Amino acid sequence: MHNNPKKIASELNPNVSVDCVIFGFDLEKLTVLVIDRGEISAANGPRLALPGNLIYDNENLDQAASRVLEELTGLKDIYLEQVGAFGDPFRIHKESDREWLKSIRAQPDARVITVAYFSLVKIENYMPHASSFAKNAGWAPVNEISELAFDHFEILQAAKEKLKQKIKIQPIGFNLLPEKFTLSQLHRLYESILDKPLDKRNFRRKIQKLNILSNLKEKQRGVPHKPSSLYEFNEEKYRELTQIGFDNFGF
Amino acid sequence: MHNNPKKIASELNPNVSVDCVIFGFDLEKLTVLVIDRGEISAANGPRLALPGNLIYDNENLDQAASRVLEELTGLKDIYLEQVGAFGDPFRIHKESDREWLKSIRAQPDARVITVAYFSLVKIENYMPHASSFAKNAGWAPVNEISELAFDHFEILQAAKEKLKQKIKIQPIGFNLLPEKFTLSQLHRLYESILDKPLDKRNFRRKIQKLNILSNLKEKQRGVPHKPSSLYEFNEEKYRELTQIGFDNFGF
DNA sequence: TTTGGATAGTGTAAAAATGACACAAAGACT
DNA sequence: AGTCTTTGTGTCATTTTTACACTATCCAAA
Repeated sequence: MHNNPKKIASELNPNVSVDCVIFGFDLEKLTVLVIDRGEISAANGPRLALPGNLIYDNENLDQAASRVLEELTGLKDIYLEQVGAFGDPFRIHKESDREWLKSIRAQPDARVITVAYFSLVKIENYMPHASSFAKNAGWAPVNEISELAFDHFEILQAAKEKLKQKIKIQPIGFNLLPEKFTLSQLHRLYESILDKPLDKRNFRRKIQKLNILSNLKEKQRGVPHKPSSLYEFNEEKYRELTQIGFDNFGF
Repeated sequence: MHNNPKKIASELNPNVSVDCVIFGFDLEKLTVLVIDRGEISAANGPRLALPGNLIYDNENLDQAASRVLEELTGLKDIYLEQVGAFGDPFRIHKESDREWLKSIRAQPDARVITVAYFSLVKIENYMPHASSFAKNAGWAPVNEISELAFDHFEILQAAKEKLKQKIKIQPIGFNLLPEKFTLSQLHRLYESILDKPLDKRNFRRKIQKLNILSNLKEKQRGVPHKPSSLYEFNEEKYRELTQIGFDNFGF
């Protein structure tokens, strides 16, 4: 099967998998897409796991991650960044895990190296119930997850940390918000990611100084309070900034 | 060989390798340990490569990196950090590369995922000429390297970037200096890593404020100019800092 | 022993960034 | 008309950053 030195292009590599930490933001808190593996392992390990799969020998790692993401959500051209590689020897050994792994076609006893990615999606663009593929996938608040199958909890922690660091350096948070958003929503997003309160006025001042937001001449509608102005991320201005070598958003 | 699902503990995994970017500092500039692959590929690709090897199925990734480092330099307990995973499909295909890979026992046509690490060593602790193992390894100034075999140049760039980010957050530079060092040496080290000049007085002020250096009551000897005080990294004070949650050295 | 060469070591003032803090304005709903 | 909820705004004190130049110390060579 996979032993032949001349591998067929479309063959799965039994030793390397990709797992995706897909972050969303429900305008209140940070969420992550998790998959319910069902009853199989109820007694034997957490049901919830991160989406992932073995890689094909004809794709690179980034492509594999994009594929996993697209297969699950149908979304393309999504912000995606590698977190790192994980893998203890023979970390898969429970009967339940074996069953699960068989279902994704890995050798049950193989040693698997996992390359983890995190991605940022606009939660509105993927509502699991609507998806035909994975009825068993769903958004879970990041802070309410206390365990995951395999080493996925560890991976989640690493992804959170990476996101935390990254957002201090690049304004990637916009990938988690609707096209039009309010400053308060952005504020809550940063607080969720950094996991600490940020002073409202200081936050707004700092963001505005970056000058990468366009204030749409439009207001929220239908909210039972003073409506907020809507903003848009201005990619053009952002590119100007990064070309100067700007790399610190300092939160 | 490697096809058997029940792998023998000590078997090499033909699909996953570890490469190490081993940084040193010659008190003038940042250096990297590179290996000269010899004449084999002189016409066909860069001779120089990063040290690396396939991993064994009974070790985890960090252990594999430590092993590679120790096999090459004899050094243990070295600062080591993962950079990430690399690997395009079938990236190895030149005859020369095949020869080289055979010499490290990989299947010539196999797809190899590389997990890259960077490590920081005190250059004094490894002088290649003295080593019995790799006569063909040597320190090369990072900035003078313009190509490397395989995707190693890309890996080197990523490692440099990671180091740059990391040193802004943790004072890991001490791993590259002798036990006793001068502030000027530390200054040059930071300039080398960040690849930009830093004002002398501002640098010294900033470092001193961190309060993680012990000023030894001892001076340089034998220098043809005013001798500098020697300092030592104070781990105890450093631990106090990190426990408070300090994570920004802000250069 | 004097002198020149080289690097060590030090302070200040202006500008910018940060952190702490409170109240009026706008719309929805009753 | 009144209440509820969230928006949106400014100032001041403190800290941090940046830019900048001269004297002190040791070695070596004259």
